[in-house]
Amino acid sequence: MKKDEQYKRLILREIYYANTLSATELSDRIGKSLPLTIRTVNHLVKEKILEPSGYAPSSGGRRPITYTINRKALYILSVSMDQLVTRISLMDLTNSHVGGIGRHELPLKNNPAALKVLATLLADAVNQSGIDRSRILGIGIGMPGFIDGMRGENYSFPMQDGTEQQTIVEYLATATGLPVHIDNDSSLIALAEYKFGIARKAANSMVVNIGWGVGLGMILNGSLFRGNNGFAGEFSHIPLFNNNKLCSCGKSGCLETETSLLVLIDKAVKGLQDGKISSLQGHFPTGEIEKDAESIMEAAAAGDKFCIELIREIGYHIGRGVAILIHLLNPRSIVLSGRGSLAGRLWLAPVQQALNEHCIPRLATQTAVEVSGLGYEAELLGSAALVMENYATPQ
Amino acid sequence: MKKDEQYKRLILREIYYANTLSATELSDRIGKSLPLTIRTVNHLVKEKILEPSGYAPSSGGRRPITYTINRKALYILSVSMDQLVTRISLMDLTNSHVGGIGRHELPLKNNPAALKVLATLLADAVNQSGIDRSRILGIGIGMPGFIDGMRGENYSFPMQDGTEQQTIVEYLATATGLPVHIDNDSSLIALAEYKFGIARKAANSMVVNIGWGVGLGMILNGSLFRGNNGFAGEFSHIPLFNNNKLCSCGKSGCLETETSLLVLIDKAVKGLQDGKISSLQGHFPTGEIEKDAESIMEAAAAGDKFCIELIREIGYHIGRGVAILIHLLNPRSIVLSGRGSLAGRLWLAPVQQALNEHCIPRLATQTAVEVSGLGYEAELLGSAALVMENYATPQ
DNA sequence: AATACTTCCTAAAAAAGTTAGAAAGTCTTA
DNA sequence: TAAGACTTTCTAACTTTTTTAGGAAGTATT
Repeated sequence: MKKDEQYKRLILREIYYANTLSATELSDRIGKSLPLTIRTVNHLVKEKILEPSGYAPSSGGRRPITYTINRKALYILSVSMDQLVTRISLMDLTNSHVGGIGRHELPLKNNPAALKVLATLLADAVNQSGIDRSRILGIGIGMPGFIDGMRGENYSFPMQDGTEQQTIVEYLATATGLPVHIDNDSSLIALAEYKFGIARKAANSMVVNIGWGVGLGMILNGSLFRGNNGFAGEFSHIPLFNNNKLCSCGKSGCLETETSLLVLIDKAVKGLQDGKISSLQGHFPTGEIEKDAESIMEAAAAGDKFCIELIREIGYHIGRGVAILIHLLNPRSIVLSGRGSLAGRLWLAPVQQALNEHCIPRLATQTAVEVSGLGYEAELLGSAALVMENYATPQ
Repeated sequence: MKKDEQYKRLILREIYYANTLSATELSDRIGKSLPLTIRTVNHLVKEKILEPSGYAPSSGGRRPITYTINRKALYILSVSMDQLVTRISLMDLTNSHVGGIGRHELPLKNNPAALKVLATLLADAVNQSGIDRSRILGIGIGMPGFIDGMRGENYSFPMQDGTEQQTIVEYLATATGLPVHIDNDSSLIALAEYKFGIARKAANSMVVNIGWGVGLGMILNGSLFRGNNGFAGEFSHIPLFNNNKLCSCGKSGCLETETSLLVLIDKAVKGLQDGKISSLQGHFPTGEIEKDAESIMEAAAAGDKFCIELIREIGYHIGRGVAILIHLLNPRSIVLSGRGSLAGRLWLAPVQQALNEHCIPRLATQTAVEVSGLGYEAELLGSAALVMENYATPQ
């Protein structure tokens, strides 16, 4: 790639993350000299990709001109998948959904047709948007499972029948005519929290994705850590309990057997059967896990004692796992994110309690535990950021 | 610092790690252009710091000139401390001990005079070497405890009475007139294994330091990971056991309560008291823990069943901890290093056994478990590398 | 032994970075 | 309120570094 194109991309990425920046700030962040930066910014303004947005307040000298991204110029197709539902949204570079979020039922388990379906969904989304392909930077997809982002494969859910020559990424790229990038859902949530959420600027942060399982995305030394094969963050299967509960991975006692929204629903069902009193009674369970999980978390937030107690139990178990993270990685912050963050700060007390009991005090005091404000939006933001990261990274 | 000085240091560092390199290789590694690299190398040759060492075998073209470091030009003072013993060695830049390794008893626990003693030991070592201070790049010190290398403090063993204004590093620097750098012993062992040992080129590697405790140094994305406050790697205090054994940290069930050379000695003593048969009988325990630990490991290596069984037990427990590391960080390799590596490959089977039982197979197969060949030498090498890292890092 | 093909090294041209100073502002003090 | 001191942004001249093209010194193949 030509160098000036490379610099343009770096500048675009920085403004994408920061919303509005001056030339001096840009020069600092991309590590290039001011004259070169200004020249490139001027090119981008001439191409209508950037636009001046007035003057920043002076810090004691001449006021700098600031720049923002022209939101009609470029777009990213952002995709978030779980085992049942796939969400698709075309986003501009100010993180707005251009035409709403599409929601599609697409089971991944033992579904060799999944990839074909996904490809049509993506192509449709692009076509229906009416936006020219040349103005879409790429497609970013977050999905559960063991993902090798470099190769572009999902080892847990192949989504094909196994006879094909093409990887998931290759298939989708040829089907859509756009660059495609995939990564693990929890990793992308961590990326979103680091770039746009509560972990902004926390160069060492652990993002716990409380959902149908318990995922972990790690920000280490200011970048997403993926491990040697892209498999880092298998938080949910560390052996922590002597509960003899068989886990989906074949072992027993995994963290996941005691902590996930599925466990939350299970516990609620059993508790009600045992005669516990709760505002859930009458309309629970519905059988739709999305609704059921939300009901419990909303009831807890509204003060339902039974539901609060359930969250306490699970939160405490998560905290035991988090204690291990803190010992090993000494992070600046722990962020609770994903679907489960709907229950908000109800998680904090039980998690903190576990840390008090299981962490060396000197370590525990160095780490803040926080709840995401991005919530269910996080993964779509992370998918978009994934595209931008790849767009701006020299090949 | 002037730029050409900076480039010289980068080049010196690369040759220090690789022993001998050609101009092209150097250019690649320091990320500078070939003309600039060659010019700087020529300067270094003129200053007698580098010297040409013949031609490298051609890979299909003109044979490149290779360069090595003149071993009489520059030196590093390398220090390795544990709670009882401090070792000091002046090393040249080919990792040879210039005048042997000095061994000094220096207890760190509740010893506010320790720093003063250390300062004289260091000054003596420099003076007795007869080498001019200007030719010593600096002093690197590995020590146990919570170390903040940036600030230059040891929070576990202050080594002063607490009324001083100067940090450990500041005190030693003024006392010796040389740049001083400190870091955690396990971190430095990891650095040594990564730069000179079996983990060479393994950009994601976990180095377990089996000694009087169980330390962990982590190489992540090709560099030593220290966490947000320099406290990362507190492997020994993750809660893994329901054994009700009180740990020095105040909690119970820590990994350290079941795995360390101290535990090994304890178990041997108890086993012999219970009438177990072993070649240790008669000359064990001596009360000197260094000797006792060595006796057990040597007996095991010589085939003593009782000692092998002890190592199996402890190795299995270490393996349970390592399983957690693998789940979280998906490393390329696990290296068993430190004092305990004297028992060599006897560790491998029990550790691997624990991994088979506690790891998801897909993850376990991605990680190799290996024993260090550096052994007790590792920490001194790491201390030297610490100096070189700081020497070549732009301020 | 001659030709094709690599790779290392060097010299000239192009690109990027540095530096000094002008422009445009803020803040303090008389 | 006005003048002067001080900051910071931005620009133009100069310096450093990188890139490119080509010559030198090898290896492998025919």
